[in-house]
Amino acid sequence: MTKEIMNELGQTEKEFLNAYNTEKYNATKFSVTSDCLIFTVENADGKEESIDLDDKRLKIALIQRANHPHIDKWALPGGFVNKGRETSLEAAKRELGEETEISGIYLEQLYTLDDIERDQRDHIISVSYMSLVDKIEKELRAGSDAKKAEWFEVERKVTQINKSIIENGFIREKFIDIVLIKEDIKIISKIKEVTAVKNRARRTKLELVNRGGLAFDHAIVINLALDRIKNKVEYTDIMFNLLPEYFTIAEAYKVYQLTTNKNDTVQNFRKKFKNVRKMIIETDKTTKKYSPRPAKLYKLNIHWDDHEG
Amino acid sequence: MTKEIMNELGQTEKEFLNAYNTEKYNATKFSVTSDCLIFTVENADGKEESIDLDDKRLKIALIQRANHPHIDKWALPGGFVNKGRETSLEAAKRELGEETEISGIYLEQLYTLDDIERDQRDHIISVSYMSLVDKIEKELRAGSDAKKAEWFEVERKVTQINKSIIENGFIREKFIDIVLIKEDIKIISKIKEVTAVKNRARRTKLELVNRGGLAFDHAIVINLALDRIKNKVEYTDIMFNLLPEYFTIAEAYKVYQLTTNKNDTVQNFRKKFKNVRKMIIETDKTTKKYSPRPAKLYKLNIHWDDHEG
DNA sequence: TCAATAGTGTCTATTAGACAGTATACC
DNA sequence: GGTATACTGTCTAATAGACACTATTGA
Repeated sequence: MTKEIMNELGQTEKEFLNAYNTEKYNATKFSVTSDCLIFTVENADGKEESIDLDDKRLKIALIQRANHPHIDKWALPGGFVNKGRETSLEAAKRELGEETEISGIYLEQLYTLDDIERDQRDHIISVSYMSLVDKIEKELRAGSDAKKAEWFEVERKVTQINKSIIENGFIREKFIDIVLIKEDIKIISKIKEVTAVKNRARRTKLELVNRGGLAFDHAIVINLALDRIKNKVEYTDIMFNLLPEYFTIAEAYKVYQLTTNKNDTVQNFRKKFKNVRKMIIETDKTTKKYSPRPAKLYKLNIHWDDHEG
Repeated sequence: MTKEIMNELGQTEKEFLNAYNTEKYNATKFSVTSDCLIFTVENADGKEESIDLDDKRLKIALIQRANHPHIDKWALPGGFVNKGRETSLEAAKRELGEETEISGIYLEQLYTLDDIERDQRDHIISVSYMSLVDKIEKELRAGSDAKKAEWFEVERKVTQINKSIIENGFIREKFIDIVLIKEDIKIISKIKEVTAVKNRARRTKLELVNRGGLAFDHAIVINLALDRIKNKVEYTDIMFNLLPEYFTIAEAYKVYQLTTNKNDTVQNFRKKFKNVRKMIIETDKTTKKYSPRPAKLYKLNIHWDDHEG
């Protein structure tokens, strides 16, 4: 074991740890928050009634901040991580439990934001998690630090692309609007994606241009989440976290469209996900919700990627 | 603006920020480190001479720790992030500059590790960055906290897969060895990937089983990096960061093999990357290094994904 | 019968993968 | 000539994408 090895001060590991004073480095220590990007798909009006799939929207949960900074602005639900007592993932789960009624939903780490000026109080780090839930388990509650909690339609619009050629490369600026809508509230947060390519080096940076009604740098991480969802929908089964256990092909295709913004046909979608990838399987249930002819209800085939080992 | 909105204590934003005492929360604050996973491809013996592509290896830079904890063990180069003065990305660049001779290399955020027990000193968070460099710019230097810095061959071996069926799902355990070799030093770090699938919920967790000669939980993040490289090599141009500016098809194919572990043919590789994706373009240079017949040297076509906007 | 959506089949173009065959150098 | 690696072309199977066609119900 390493126990008997001495460091340059002649300390054993035990002596070193006893002498290690966690308070000593306080001026250099960070507060860490865990922020949740909770996505769902539901009707634009949030009600169950509509039988028109065109009413479906991709939505994200936001809370209205009850305190400074960015008081009254909308923000991702989240909170400080309790040092020594939980991980940021556990904090995210705790926050999810506080904001919503959930259990066993999809959750993955997304990105860590740590710009020096991102929070006016201090240099505070945010570890963000992305979560996908279906409508059964999505009652939102405002936590103690929030005035309200609401589902916002989320959409991304590229408003401008500038490309300038430089020696052995180019610089491309992509201006993106993150648009968030809940009834009469419309938030537009503007960000810029700068890709600089020179020789073999390619570097991409996301900058906040105008945060609009959205707190902190949350638009940046929403943009990252939309990218990641788009990618993962193509080669994993995450989209089925946005659907109920039993769903029609048309419903699944709508979620596919909302997350990828692709415009294929429902027939080809059926072939790809059912026949080729065998990602969904028929059940003996049907629904007449959308048409006179009953539509089969399908469910996720959890063994679809068994060949992966 | 929000300046005039009062919080529940009747404070304006300015009053709130003046009263915000960063010291007050010290017991709850984290030290944050930035750790670098620097990958390259070079000959097994680290020398330039060999003309046999089978001598090429994927390697990662490790330093030997000079202090507790994990003194004498090998670890990812990294260090504490200076609060208020730099981001973790800037800290990573600083560390890269300290450990190696680099400039303008590929660098992306990988993952944030924050298990409570991951560091014996305190609950310390690690934000890790993945970097790919080619051999021109890879002289390693040991930093102040390191006894040595070396390139280790890195390889991943799946040693066992257990799958047990549960109601409406299954649990799969995958035991993975992260093998690191530098001449007579051979480090084997054992981790376990547990995938639990029940109904629609799929959850994957990585656990350290036996860290071997590798410090902290660095095996976890090396495993994540190998996965991400493998994925990104398929649909981005990151692999060309592991190659010199001018390269032969055979060299590029070798890097493709080392990063993906796929066994296609060099002919099909040529067709895919040159003819179909147009990711590489011919130059007028040639080399006779590997064969009597001169091989054309190619370079990355930086405009290959122009249709993406 | 029609209307409306569900579902199947077919055609084409592209790509992946296997592999035969040709080319260009040095000996 | 032989040898070694570079490069081209061809065949097949799988997939993506467009879209015509059939099926099943209620009105």
